Amino acid sequence: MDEEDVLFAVLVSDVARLLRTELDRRARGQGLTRSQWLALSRLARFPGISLSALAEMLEMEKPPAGRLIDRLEEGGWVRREPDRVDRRVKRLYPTAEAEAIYKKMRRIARDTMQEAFDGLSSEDHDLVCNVMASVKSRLQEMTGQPNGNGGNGNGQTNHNQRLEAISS
Amino acid sequence: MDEEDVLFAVLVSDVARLLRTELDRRARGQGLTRSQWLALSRLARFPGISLSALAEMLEMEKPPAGRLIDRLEEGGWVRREPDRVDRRVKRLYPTAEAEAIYKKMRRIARDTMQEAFDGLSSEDHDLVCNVMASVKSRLQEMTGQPNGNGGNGNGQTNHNQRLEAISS
DNA sequence: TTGCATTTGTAACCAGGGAAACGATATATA
DNA sequence: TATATATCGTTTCCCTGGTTACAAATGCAA
Repeated sequence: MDEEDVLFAVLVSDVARLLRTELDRRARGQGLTRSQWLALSRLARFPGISLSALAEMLEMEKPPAGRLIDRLEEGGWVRREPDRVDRRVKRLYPTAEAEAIYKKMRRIARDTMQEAFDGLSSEDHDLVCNVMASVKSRLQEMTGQPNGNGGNGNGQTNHNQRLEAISS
Repeated sequence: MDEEDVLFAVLVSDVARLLRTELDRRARGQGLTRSQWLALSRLARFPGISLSALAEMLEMEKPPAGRLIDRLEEGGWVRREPDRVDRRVKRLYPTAEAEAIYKKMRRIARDTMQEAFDGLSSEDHDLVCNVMASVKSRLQEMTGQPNGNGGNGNGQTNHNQRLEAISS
């Protein structure tokens, strides 16, 4: 029954979409969306990061990352500062309000995930995460994207890198 | 380490995004995107379906579904026909070219998924699918969306319904 | 030093999703 | 019958992502 392979793709898309919708719904009162606090969490951990580096860390292209920063700047969460030595780069810094808000957002995300995982054993949880991570790295090879060992030179996988950024 | 809950959300989003990117990349020559052939597969299975019913089947809101149909109509894959008795509804029919193309798209999707799953045991595959399905239905409860038993009255779960539609 | 390649950030297009609002139509109810 | 409610499809506006193209700036090499 080879249609089951397609089923997985549908399930992943559905869960991702529902997750995004639910997180955005719960976070609406805070004035930040899910993508925005993800970006803010990196900025809090790496203040002064460049747009290109942030885009690579968020695993997205530079144009979407730039628009993300546009909206964060309009909201007063981020400011761009020109680099002194390299006049191409603009360094990104979170504002004072950013710190409190993104911590609140992370709490919202954690609560949401725990509700979504209600009744799931931690063994199953870990196994699913491992499978997802291996599927992800295989997809990254297929897509031709750097899958973790390209950007920093050490042996860390990319999702570990991102987890560290989230843990801040 | 409760950040692992957030990690799962990040992994799901990443896999969904990579999947979408890779499928769209492989299907680019066909002139159809992944979302479009998903819609076409439903149309082929349920010709004459209304936009509202299609949106519910695709688990999306009516405006995005309408835009999807707009693009399919522009491409000549779908035509809208006014209903005779209810002048509000417009029934959707796939054109002749639609049938061949969406079958080709499904083959592309199947191959892509098999590559992404390379080396994964079928037990792990099934377990992951079951976990994803349960997380999905829990998220649907949280979001307040109908999770399968709302639209048609029988006891079928929604993702089974969709799998059947895919298998066409 | 001059010239070319690379990097940085941005702009302009596209597709995929959601929320709110609205007119037209249909249906149920008083 | 007349009014209220519900449904269908659409429009408008938003955020998120990708691709392509580009100017500005840097760095390297001839």
